[in-house]
Amino acid sequence: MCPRTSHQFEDIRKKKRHLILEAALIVFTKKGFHSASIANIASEAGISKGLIYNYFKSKEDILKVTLVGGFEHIFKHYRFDPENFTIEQFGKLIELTFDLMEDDLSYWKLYFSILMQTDVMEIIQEDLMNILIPILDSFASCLAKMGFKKPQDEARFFGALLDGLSLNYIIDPEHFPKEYCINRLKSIYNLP
Amino acid sequence: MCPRTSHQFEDIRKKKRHLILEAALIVFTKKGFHSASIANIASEAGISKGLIYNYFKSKEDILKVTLVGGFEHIFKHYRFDPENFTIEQFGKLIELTFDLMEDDLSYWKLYFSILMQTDVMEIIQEDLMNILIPILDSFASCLAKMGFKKPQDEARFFGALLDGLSLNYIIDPEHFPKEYCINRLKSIYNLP
Amino acid sequence: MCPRTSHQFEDIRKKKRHLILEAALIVFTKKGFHSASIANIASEAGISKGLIYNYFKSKEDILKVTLVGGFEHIFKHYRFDPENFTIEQFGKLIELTFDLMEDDLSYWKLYFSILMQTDVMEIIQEDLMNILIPILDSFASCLAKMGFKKPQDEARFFGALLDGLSLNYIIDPEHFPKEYCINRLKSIYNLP
Amino acid sequence: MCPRTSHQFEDIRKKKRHLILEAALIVFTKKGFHSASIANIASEAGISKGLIYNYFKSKEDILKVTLVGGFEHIFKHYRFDPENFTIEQFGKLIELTFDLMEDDLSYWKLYFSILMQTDVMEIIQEDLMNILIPILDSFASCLAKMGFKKPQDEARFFGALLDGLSLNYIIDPEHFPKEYCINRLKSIYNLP
DNA sequence: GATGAATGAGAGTTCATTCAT
DNA sequence: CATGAATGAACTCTCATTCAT
Repeated sequence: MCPRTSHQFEDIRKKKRHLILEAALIVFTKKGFHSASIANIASEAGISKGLIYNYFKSKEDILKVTLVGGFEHIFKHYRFDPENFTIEQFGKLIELTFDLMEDDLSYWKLYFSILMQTDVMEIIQEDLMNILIPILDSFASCLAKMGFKKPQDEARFFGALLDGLSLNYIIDPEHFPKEYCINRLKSIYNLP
Repeated sequence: MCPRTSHQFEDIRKKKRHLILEAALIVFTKKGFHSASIANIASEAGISKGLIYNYFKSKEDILKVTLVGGFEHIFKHYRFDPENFTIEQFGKLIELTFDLMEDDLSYWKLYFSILMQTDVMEIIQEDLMNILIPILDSFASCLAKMGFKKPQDEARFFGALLDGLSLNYIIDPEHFPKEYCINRLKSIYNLP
Repeated sequence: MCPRTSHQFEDIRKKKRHLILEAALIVFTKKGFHSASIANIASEAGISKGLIYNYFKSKEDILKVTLVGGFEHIFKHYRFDPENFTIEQFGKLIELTFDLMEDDLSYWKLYFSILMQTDVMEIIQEDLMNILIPILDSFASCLAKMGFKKPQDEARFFGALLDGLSLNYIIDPEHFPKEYCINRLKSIYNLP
Repeated sequence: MCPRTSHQFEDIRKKKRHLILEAALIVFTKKGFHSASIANIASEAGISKGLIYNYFKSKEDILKVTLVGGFEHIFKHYRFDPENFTIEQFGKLIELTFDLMEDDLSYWKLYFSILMQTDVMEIIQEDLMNILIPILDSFASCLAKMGFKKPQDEARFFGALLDGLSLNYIIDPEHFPKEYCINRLKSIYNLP
């Protein structure tokens, strides 16, 4: 008889939006961006195709929100203060990377699958770079303190190593020599 | 005009099949799997759409054959003889990796773009593993000679590093500090 | 908050209905019938989509009511009294036609765009004819006074001229030689 | 057993293309551009939706071809030689207009329905103008010979009159005083 | 073996309409 | 009376696949 209050509507929207994003993550991860259809996502979320467009303006939009939101969630752990940088923090960071992957394996699968689809990369490149650049910068300034002559290059190098290890871990977590790799990486940077 | 007195049909078939695969590789690497159409491949090969189905049973079938063939082409350079192993060869291998990527950038993009799609991977995983395992093995025995205590683990570690560097290079070849990374990687393994 | 003690519901209904029609006219003339959405109309009226269906049974229904109302609005200027007919009035009428078009260009575009769609026309034809026939009649009796032997035919002829000029003016108002055509038309009928 | 000859294919394409255009004309005329769907056209032509895109690249394309082709067909009768222009030709032209309409009533209905849909006009305006401008020009130069001070404006005026008469004739051919209007128009231009 | 016209399923997207609240 | 989330059918368009020739 009465209209819903605007608070009720907000609540519905927030929950439904989250539901769709979760479904999208699952489907994108399983099928990749192009093979995943809006129908797949809708069916995974248990709603109609049409409703998705009440919450997102396009398939690309869903991808962006999924990825950028996830990136932010993941990478906020990585930003650390260059002022008070210690060797210990560096070691922690390497361990943290693998911990994160253990917690959110499917997220990471998606991110890597996206990274490797060049056309998809084009869609999110800008948003992604806005997140990554400050991290690489804070990274670089730490590496400068550690004595590296070209901290920017070293930051990219280190990032690439982490990517490679992560990727291999994700593809086959059971057989990957995680402990060995963590220690090996630490030894390269003379970490305890 | 039409029904020709038939001899050497087999030969014609083999050549046509090869022609199609070459065309498919070009188109797949240029456009990616999903955006490449059978019409594109047919036109690149200079034949009709219909004829393709005389040689392959589906678009996926073409992809599988293309991918596995490509893997073989690329990875045959990586298997080297542990008997006659030298430090120089190891250094060469690192350079070779980046050279290969430079030569066949779009190749690699294709492979990476396919690699992480769960469903596609399932299709080619077995074929892929048959190629990769001997490489990792030949690798491990080299590393054993270099004095590594756990050569199998070190082989996976090194492979992961190469993956990470490759991936980052492919994503953004222009800005990637390629020379720096090659030298840095060499220095880690004490290579000249 | 919700169920209000009810009085003068009728009054509210009438005002709301009018509000919706005004919004619909604005949106229809701006976007055309097919490109205008119920959401657009609702938003223009500052109400919810759902509420519109409390007052009209469909989008077509809104269009019909809008169109017929608009015709009445526009054509009421055209009926003039044969008793007190003067040559001046005739001249005024020609000028009035172009003035109306200038004032309500988007109105006219809408009407013309709808007019020739067979199925839509069938819906409003009767209503339209009820408005047009008396106009043609009042017209004819004026023309009879001016000495035309077949005033009914001349009325249709004159109406057709006005239609043609209007149509061409609406299609391309900037380049249409409006003043020339007004004077030319007047000269045909020997008007000052 | 043998592939069709390219002549056979050409023949099929020409016929099918024509079939689709005829169907499109019918459907566009009945429903208007926006309300007409590709499915409608396909079903009218007795073919699948998909096939239409084998012959036309979009719905807009179909519209353009339908209209421009029709315009060319119709208007080629109108171009006459300004060098050898005679009063008789002018009179013929008026009669010709009505004859053409009698022959191809449904064509004309479409053209007028299109002319009145402003958004559709935007699609074809350029193509249409390319056809109309030379006609109006050849017209204007005739009118100049007849002594009109502003032949360009007079050409547009005369064109508008023809439009208006045509439009009224098309809407209701049975009751329209065709003969009266032809003679009336001739008398305006002092034609025999 | 070879052709390309033809199909049909499905893609992303829009939107009039319904309905629980 | 009023809301907007939700549906579902329809939209334009694409394309892997089939098939008569």
